[in-house]
Amino acid sequence: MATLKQIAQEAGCSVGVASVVLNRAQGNIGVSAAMRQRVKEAADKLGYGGNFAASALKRQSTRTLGLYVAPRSGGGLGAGSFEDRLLHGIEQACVANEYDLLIVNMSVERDPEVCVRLIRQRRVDGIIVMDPGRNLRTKYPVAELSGRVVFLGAGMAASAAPRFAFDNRAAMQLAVERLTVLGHRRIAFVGQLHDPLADCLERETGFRAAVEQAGLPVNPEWVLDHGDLLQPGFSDVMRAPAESRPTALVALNDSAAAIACRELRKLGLHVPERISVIGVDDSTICEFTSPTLTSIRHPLEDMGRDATEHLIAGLGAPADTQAVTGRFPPTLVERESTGPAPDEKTTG
Amino acid sequence: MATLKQIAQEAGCSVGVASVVLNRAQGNIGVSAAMRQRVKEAADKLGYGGNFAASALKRQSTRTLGLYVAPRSGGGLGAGSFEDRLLHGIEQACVANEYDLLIVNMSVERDPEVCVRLIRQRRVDGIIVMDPGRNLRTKYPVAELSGRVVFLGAGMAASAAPRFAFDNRAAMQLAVERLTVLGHRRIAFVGQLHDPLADCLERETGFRAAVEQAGLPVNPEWVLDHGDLLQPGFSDVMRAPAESRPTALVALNDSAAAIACRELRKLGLHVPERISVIGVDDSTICEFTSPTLTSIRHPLEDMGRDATEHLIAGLGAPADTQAVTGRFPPTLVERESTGPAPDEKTTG
DNA sequence: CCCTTCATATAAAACGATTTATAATAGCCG
DNA sequence: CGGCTATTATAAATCGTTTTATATGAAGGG
Repeated sequence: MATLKQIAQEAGCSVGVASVVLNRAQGNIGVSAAMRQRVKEAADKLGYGGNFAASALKRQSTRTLGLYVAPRSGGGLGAGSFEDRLLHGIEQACVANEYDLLIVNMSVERDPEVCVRLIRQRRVDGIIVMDPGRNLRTKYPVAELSGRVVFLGAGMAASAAPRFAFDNRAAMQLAVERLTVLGHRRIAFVGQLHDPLADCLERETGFRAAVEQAGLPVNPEWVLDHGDLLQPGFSDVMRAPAESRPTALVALNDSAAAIACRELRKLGLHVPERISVIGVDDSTICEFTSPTLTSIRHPLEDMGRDATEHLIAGLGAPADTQAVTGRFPPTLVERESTGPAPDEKTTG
Repeated sequence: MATLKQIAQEAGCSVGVASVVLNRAQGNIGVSAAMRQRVKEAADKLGYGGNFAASALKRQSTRTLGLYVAPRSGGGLGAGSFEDRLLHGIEQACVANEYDLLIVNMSVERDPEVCVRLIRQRRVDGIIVMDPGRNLRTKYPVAELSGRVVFLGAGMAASAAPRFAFDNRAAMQLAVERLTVLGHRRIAFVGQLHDPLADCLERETGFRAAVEQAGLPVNPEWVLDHGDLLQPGFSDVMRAPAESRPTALVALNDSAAAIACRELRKLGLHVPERISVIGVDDSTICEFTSPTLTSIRHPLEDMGRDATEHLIAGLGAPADTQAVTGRFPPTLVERESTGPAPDEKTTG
């Protein structure tokens, strides 16, 4: 492995100038053009790449970001390529800013304490935490990570740290609005009623608000738990006479929506002729269900990118980056699972 | 940030002993118990974590592995959570061996040359390359990475570097055997006929071999391209009279299988009553199609773990790690899309 | 012609941990 | 009690880069 010393020897100069020529892009003041040329040639010839550890030691920064994805709780929510798009945004920002990305945790469960250790060791300059959980304030030693952490897709305010979250309210509004435009008046919801994550709760609240805003009633019996999809609770609701049965269903995520579709089919209720279904996340499975699934898409790439750039920008010195919540408008991706409300007179 | 110097001062000793006490797990010879105690207390008190860069500089190793996932070509193959399980195995091995994992490339397209740069800089000790492509030998500067790289899920031999690949032949044999047990005699295949990746080609070859081994003919018209699923080519085959139509279909992956199911439904051919369908990968979508999808599962966790441990083990010195291909037996995960072959006399 | 000014290049001091060579103390035996 | 080995602690060299203080010229002005 070539070192600066070797380059310097080859180019006939001191290591100092070699360093300046090779690692200070702008304003190579103090070095003659001829010398610069010679150094560059020597570096080329010897295949010099720089020593990461030495550089990091001296400049007190590894230009590396850690990525801590909290262990998914039972895969109930957002399975599949959910995080792919967030990661894409994160990576883009990293590449653009010449930062590296270290996997602290993705699929193996490790104590959040690792984050502190990595910061203490100066292993990473900052950490991106993706955790849909609720007790973020207590789960992560936010104080010790101050100014070096950002929460992404976090459901609940982890004060004293910036957080980039989904706009669940807007998502639900989008879904309900579209359904009302299609003529639906009786809309059901599949959520997570028992011990819900923050996002789940927000989606339920958002759903209720959106339905009421549309001037429609919220039938309490039509707000179901996703665990009930395979239970009599769900089929009872759906086997009611046409005029007292929901004509549309909004699910908190695509898995629930897909399972709902499958169960509805078993009950003989064709989607979307008899009932429309909308999911959330616009995940991979939307394209593979039959019918394909209409879904709400959050701008995950943007969120990932913005969160990362926010983190990097705040690394300099101002450790006061406090709870700046970005808002990112979701969009509706319409596929085959939604259609006009059935005509009340025709269908029984 | 606490340094060894501060610890030493606090404990009343030199940095040397502090280093030995804190960073040499086994055989702390040469340090008295009392001193060890004092150093540990000091470290605890000051929250010492060690300085990664300094340590890496001195010991000439970052204990970090790079992960280069080649840009997926159009998402045709193994979209979704395909890599999740591989990653899980990789992470396990990393944690177990106290290595960190650096994302070199996952969703942003970067030149494979980065790998060399990272090795040159001693940024990482080794690299795991996941690339289903074909020209691995030329695409990656294997020589420069010698002894520091492992190919995972690679389709074609990248000689001079170890490679851990799918056992596609066994996968196809498993699928075909199960179908023959179920009484199927006319089996179709959906592959990638035009410019196939190595795995795709191997699966096709494996399919043909398995069918012939079962003593059945391979109807050339029943070996289809996945692009044809939405074309007349597919529906023509499937609209043939029952006695001259396939009763089973093996697809090179789950996406193709799921799309096939959807199209078959549109043609009025119920799965699995009229035709059985088997995919490969056992990906997330299998659970969300209707009917749920029978699939071949490769032991991705094992492959990821083994590949990573192989890489780590080879890092020491013996740079001669040459083309050791691991073999990992796939398994059949049976769901609703497969069933007994239809009775020829009853069904028209 | 000397003294300042500017442009270049050098030497040396960090950065913080690890390891090796060295010193100091203690224990042991003859 | 002197010389020997163990045992324990210290000091210093090293890893390779970055940066700062310093030296060396050449150019220019009075």
